This record gives sequence, structure tokens and C-alpha cells, in this order.
Amino acid sequence: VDVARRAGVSKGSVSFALNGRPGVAAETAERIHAAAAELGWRPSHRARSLSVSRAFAFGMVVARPPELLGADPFFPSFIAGVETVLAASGYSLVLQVVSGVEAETAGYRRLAADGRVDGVFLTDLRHRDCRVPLLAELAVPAVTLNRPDVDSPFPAVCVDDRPGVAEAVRHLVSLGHRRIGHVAGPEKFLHGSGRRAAWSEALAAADLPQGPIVVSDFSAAGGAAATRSLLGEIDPPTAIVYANDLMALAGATVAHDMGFGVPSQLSVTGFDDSELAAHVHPPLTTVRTDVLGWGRTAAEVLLAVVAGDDPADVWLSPSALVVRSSTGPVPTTDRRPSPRRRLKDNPIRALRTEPQ
Amino acid sequence: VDVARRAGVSKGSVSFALNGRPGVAAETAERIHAAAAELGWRPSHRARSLSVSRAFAFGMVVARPPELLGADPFFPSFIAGVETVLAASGYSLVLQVVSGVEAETAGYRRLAADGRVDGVFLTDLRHRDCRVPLLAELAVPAVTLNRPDVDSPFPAVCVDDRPGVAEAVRHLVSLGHRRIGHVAGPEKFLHGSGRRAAWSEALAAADLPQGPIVVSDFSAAGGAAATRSLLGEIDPPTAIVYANDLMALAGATVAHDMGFGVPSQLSVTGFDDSELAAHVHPPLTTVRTDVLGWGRTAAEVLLAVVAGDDPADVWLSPSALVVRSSTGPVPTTDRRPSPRRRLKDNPIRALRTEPQ
DNA sequence: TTGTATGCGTTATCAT
DNA sequence: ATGATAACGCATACAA
Repeated sequence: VDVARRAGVSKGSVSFALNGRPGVAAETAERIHAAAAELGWRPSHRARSLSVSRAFAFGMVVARPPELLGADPFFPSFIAGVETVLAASGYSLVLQVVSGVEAETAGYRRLAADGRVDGVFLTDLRHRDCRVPLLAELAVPAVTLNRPDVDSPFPAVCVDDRPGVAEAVRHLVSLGHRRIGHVAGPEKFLHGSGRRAAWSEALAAADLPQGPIVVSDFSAAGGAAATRSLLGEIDPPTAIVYANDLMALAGATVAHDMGFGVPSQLSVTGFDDSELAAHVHPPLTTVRTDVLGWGRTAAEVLLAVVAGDDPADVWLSPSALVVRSSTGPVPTTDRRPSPRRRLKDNPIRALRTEPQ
Repeated sequence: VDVARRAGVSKGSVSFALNGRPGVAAETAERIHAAAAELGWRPSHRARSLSVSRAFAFGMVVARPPELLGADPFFPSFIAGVETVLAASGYSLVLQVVSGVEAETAGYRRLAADGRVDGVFLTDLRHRDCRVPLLAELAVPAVTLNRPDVDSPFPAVCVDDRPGVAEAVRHLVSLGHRRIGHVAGPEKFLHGSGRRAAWSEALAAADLPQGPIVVSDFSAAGGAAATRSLLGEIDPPTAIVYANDLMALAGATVAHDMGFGVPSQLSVTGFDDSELAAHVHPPLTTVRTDVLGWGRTAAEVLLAVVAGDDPADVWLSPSALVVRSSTGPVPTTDRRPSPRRRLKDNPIRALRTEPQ
């Protein structure tokens, strides 16, 4: 109103001029802009929000336990990628971290009921993920990270985990390994079972028998326990492909404690290429994905959705192996663990152990 | 309006009744509630926001590089703590991750200009932190994590890092160490220089000379480089206190690669008690703080601020040492590193090296 | 090309 | 105790 009065025009003209829409004379528009500038006019986000029924924000609800979130490089990078495009678009990100699926559902409902967001990012996709129908019912636009295995009306931004895992297996095979185990993430997660499938298929493709597998939980403790179990078997694998770095790091530690040298007696690969991977002993061979780009693209797609168009799925550059020193040639001779450690960690089987 | 019509009253009465305010007859109020329920009325967050000029959201802008964020257990836990109290209050958290101080300032300005938040959390406090006067000028309420070293109108929620670090030093002293080094975080951060001061003062309190120090950057690479430098000195320390776990973990790796057994020849302590700390070899002695509680309290305080009162600073339970196996008795005899590693990693000094 | 009028869903200020 | 009416700040259909 003030700007209109100062420019000697009506409210409507001001709105049109300030939004750069046709239907206002160039000279008038200029006068309006000048008036707005002099008055220090700033658009009111809230009023606009009420008027156009949009929140100018996207949401994300994360249902991981905090201690796992803190050890996982995914979310910070993803969010950073998202922000780079949101900041330029006047959009914000509202984040919710919850524990448990019921709280997660409640979180989405609240976001939707309050109209706090115009769309959400669906991460950590699960099998038959209930969030897809939920959001469809709530009429909240979404973008899924990878394509769900339920009917989904939402576009997906996909990064294929499998090539990296397959590459890891091939790498191990080329080093002579024939007994390659896997420590998987929870099977309910698409990426958990996807990486497992990639490992399994890569073994088959190499004409190798399926190796031993333990399904774990992406945590350090879980990775340690899984490794203990795998290496305690009668004929332990000579290499283990882990579904993430955290489990791999903890697993390598357990192996070492059990007397399995890494990589001399056991090769190990991770997934994520976390900050620490290159700085442990031995540096971890792992799989890298472009998480930052993932976030960037996901944000762009969601922006396109709220802009009204119906973007197609997009596939980003697939994961790729980063070879470091936690993988090596398969041990040719006696790879029984050294006696001291073995005695301590596995007293029963230590009876058959002798110095190497 | 619909509810009012249905209940046969006016808009104003509905507003009063639904907000449980005095000035409406009990019977009328009941009729209104019934009508609202039948109509499935839900309050509009946006309209309320416009009307009362509040966002019902708090903000947080994080200016760490993504790869460091991903390796740091702080933010996820802090945010999780924040959420537990926000969710119950109808508040949301809008998160911004940026790179660089200028983007950070811009982030706060945008949050304020758009009126997107009613207050912000100030984390990673720096010396003479420019965000304090900025937010004061912007008239954005805030709560600071620990008390800034500039005049601040904002309440602070404090967790003292120092007791934990001091405890670590005392622990090392009790193990016989007399030459205790430190790998610090950037000095511009309050927690960086605070931990350094704690280390320094603890040494003085133990009547020990100041140990060698390298100022680093909280990253794994930084911790590795700092350690290399420290252990390359003529008379390397027998123990190193690191300002965070990431540097400690990378540092322990470097030490091992340089032929320093941990803890046989070098003791190491971290800070954070990250997920991996207990699952590396050797398990890391480190300092733990209640980050979840920190987030919870900070949210409560910010809520109190926007509610109109002027809460006092609150001090939470201080940090405490978690003793694991990366610390041990000071080496009594020849602690020169073993020759093989040493040859590889430090060829110059290897000339003086002999087998142990 | 410009102006007028109204809607968005609340809360707040008056009257009565 | 209740009801009408005015903000809040923008967008927009429609008239001129």
C-alpha cells in the first residue's frame, strides 16, 4: 500500500510490477521499483505464503538413531547439496530427526497438516515403503532417493550402488579371492538389500559360489559382531565386502584382534568413502558415490515438481570403487590366525592353532 | 467462519473458545468445539503465522565443510535433542548448511529477513564471534552454545569441555607420562582454544612443563599431519591429547605407521566418544559429553526466550573421560620406533634407528 | 494499461 | 459473554 501510494498507483499495479509481470507500462514499473527501493520494501514471506498457499520450504524427516547419523557421511553431504540449490531459490529446508517409524509417520503428518513444506525428500527407502502411499494420500509432493518397489507417483533420483559393489567383488576376484563374504545392512532398506544383491550377483558372474553372509545394522558394533561370526566359521572367507565404512572399519579391527592380518590374511572393502577411510590402518578400499550431487539433483527435481511439471527419473553417475590398502592378494598358504590373538579371542578353535 | 456459522456464533468467539481463553460461556465453548470437530477444523499454521508475526520455527546455520560434518557426531545428536522438545511444542527446525563465513552471514540475514524463524541456535562459537552482534542487530533471538567472549544479550547453554580434557591429562600423568602433546582444533573456535587451554592448565597443575602442540583443523588429514609433525620431533611426546576423535583416530594410525605402538610407545586420547571410538584398535580413550541433553536444553531455553522471559545461563553436566585402551603406562626404556616402519615413513631419522 | 475488490485464516480491538 | 470489524501483507480476478 505504501509503495502504491508513493508511486501514485494502485496496489495491484505494484504487485504486478514487483513480480515482473506483463501488463504494466515500463515507465510506471520503474517508478514503482524506485518507490519500493526508497521505502526499503521487502516482500513478506508469511503473507505470500498465506496468499499462495505455499510454504517455500522442503522437508526431510530422518529416522536414524543419532549415533548412527553421526558416523554416517551421507546426510551432511546430501543436505549440503540440497542447500546449494535451495538457497538460490528462496526455499528452506526443515529437518526432523526422529526415532522409530511411528514418530516418522507422525512427523510427515505434522509437516503436511501444518503446510510447513511444499515437498519432501524420501531417503533411506525401505521395501514396500509405507511413506510412499502416505505422502500420496497426504498429497505432499516428494522425490525419492532411488526408485521404490511400490507404485510411486513421485519422481526418483537414482544413484546405483551396485556397480561399485560389483567392482569391489571383481577387484577381490582379480586378487585371487574365491571365498568372499558380505556384511549387509538391514534387509528392509533398499540400499541394504541392493548392495547385498550386487555382491551376490557379482559372485555369480565370476562363476564363484555364494560366500557367507551376515545381515547387520550399519553400526560399528553390528559390523564387529558380524565379523566375529564370519571369521569364527570353519572355513572363514578370505575377503569381506561390507555394506558401509563404519562396519568395515569396526570389522577390520575385529579381524586384527582375532589375529587376521588385513590385508595379508583378510581383505576388506567398505562403502561410503568416509573421511576416516583414507586415514586408518590400513587405508580402506571402499566405494564412493557423489552424495553432494545427489542432494543437488534431488532439490532441483523437487523444485521442478512444485513448479508444476512432471520430471522424469534421473540417474546420476554410479558408484565407483576406490582402491586403497585394505585389499590384497589372497593368502596362498596357511592363513590361520597368529596364536596369541587367536587364543584370546577364540579359545576353542585355538586348540588347532600353531605358530605360522 | 464455517465453525462460527455452524455453532451459531461469531468468528471472534470461535477464536477465543478454540484457544481456551476466558470470556466465553462454557456451554458456548462446548458447542464451538463440537462444531470444529465435526467440520474437521485444523488450525492454519500460515494464517496464524501471518497474524501473530511468528514463524513457529527455529533456525540453525552450520558452516562446516560437509566432509567434516559427516564425521562429527555432534550435529546429529544435537539436532536430535533439539527435536525432542520442538516436536512437542509445534515448532520446527530449519537447517542451513553453508560454506564460508560470508555465506553464513547471508544465511542468517535471509532467515531474519524472511521471518522464517523466531530464534536461532549459535553453534561452533568463534572468538569475537561476529554473529552475536549481527543477530542482535537483526533482532533475532538466539541461544549460544557456551558463552561468547563478546558482549552477548543472549542466554547461553554451556557444557564445559575442560574437565574432560583435564581428566585425560591427569589420567596420562598417573600413567607416568611427563611429556604430553596436544593436537588442537582451530584457535578461532572457542572449543578449539578451550580444550587447548584445559590441556595446558592441567599440565601446569601437575607441575609439568608445557608439551608440544600443533594447531590443526579437526579433520582426519589434519590430525594425521599434526601427528607426523609431533612424532618427528627430536624428543617426541609419549602421549598426545587430541581435540577430537577424528584427529585422534587418524593420529593413532600415523603413529602406528611410523612405528610407534599405541599405547605401548604412544598414548592417545580423543574427544567426542564417537561411534567408532570403541571399535577401533586399540579402543580409543576419549572424552564424552551429553550432546543430546545439550540440544534438548538449548531448545527449551530458546522456547523460553520467545515466550517472553529472560532465562539465565544454564550449565550442563561437564565432559568426562572414558578410559579405553589407547592409553597405557609411559614406556620406560627405549621407545624408539621399530625399524621397518620407521625406515619407510621417516627415512632421515631412520639413520639413527636400531632394532628394538 | 491501470484500478478495485476480495480472498487467504488467524488474532485483536472494539463495541454491545 | 458475545458479535462485528479491522488488521496482517500479499496475490489475483475482474472491471474500467
